[in-house]
Amino acid sequence: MPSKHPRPTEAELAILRILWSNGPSTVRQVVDESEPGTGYTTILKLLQIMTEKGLVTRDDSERTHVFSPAQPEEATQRQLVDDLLDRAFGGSAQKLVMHALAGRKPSRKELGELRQLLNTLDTSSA
Amino acid sequence: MPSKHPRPTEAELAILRILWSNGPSTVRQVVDESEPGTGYTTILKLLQIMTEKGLVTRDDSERTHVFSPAQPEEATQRQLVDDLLDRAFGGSAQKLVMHALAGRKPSRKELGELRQLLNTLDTSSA
DNA sequence: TAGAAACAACGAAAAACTTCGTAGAAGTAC
DNA sequence: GTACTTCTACGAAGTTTTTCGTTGTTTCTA
Repeated sequence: MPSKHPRPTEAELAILRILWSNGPSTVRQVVDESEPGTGYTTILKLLQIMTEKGLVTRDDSERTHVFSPAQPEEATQRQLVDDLLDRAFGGSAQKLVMHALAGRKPSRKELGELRQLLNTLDTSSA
Repeated sequence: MPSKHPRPTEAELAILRILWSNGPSTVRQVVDESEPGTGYTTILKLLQIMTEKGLVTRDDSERTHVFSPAQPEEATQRQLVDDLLDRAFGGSAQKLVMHALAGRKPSRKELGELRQLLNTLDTSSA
């Protein structure tokens, strides 16, 4: 049982997204939220692997097991952003941010929150 | 010869980074910039595959071929950010940006540029 | 020119990731 | 209880990605 949290693969991330948004779920519930046509045993196998990797935890006190994310959504998102930052941006957060904002514009309200964040960072680095 | 530009894999991205920063390069030059211990034929094979995929172009007018990125750095970075946005953030650019900024603080100067960008976005969405 | 060095092509092994079939256990309905 | 459904476990096939050995060719050098 590895104690670290490895980066989730693509299929694993799709499952984590379901668990984050729906909360602890059974295999059946995950299947119902997944891409139509995805086999039951496919999801089950993935969840078994994710349990081994430490990406999810399993409650098997009942016959039908219930799976939960091992990490909160934010921690994994942070990990993925940091990873992309290293792999594609040479660590430049600014460049990444510029691309993200240019691609999908946030709302007025979100822009305000971002401005707030910039202010915080600015004074803290003073 | 597929005309699209598929998402580069991890190993492919590592090579693209070298090409972006060093300019058109031979296999040997890429090997020299790569993780020590990486075999010559490994890089060669990857570059051949990347040529087929359309990720790089090859100048084979000389005996020693020279490879160049098919897309500018920014286009690929944009693509990767958009992809992560969909796969991990449900399309919320704001959340991604918050994580990126919290993880690695940009410099004073970069903060200024970001503020500028926010202003542009704000007025353009008015 | 002969031998050594550098190179591209190719195939295939190795590794990582994804999908699914089968089997058996546990619960449900009659 | 027997038949039917639901579930987990497991192994293996399928796919994609990564690595590398071998081969044949061109270039260099003594």
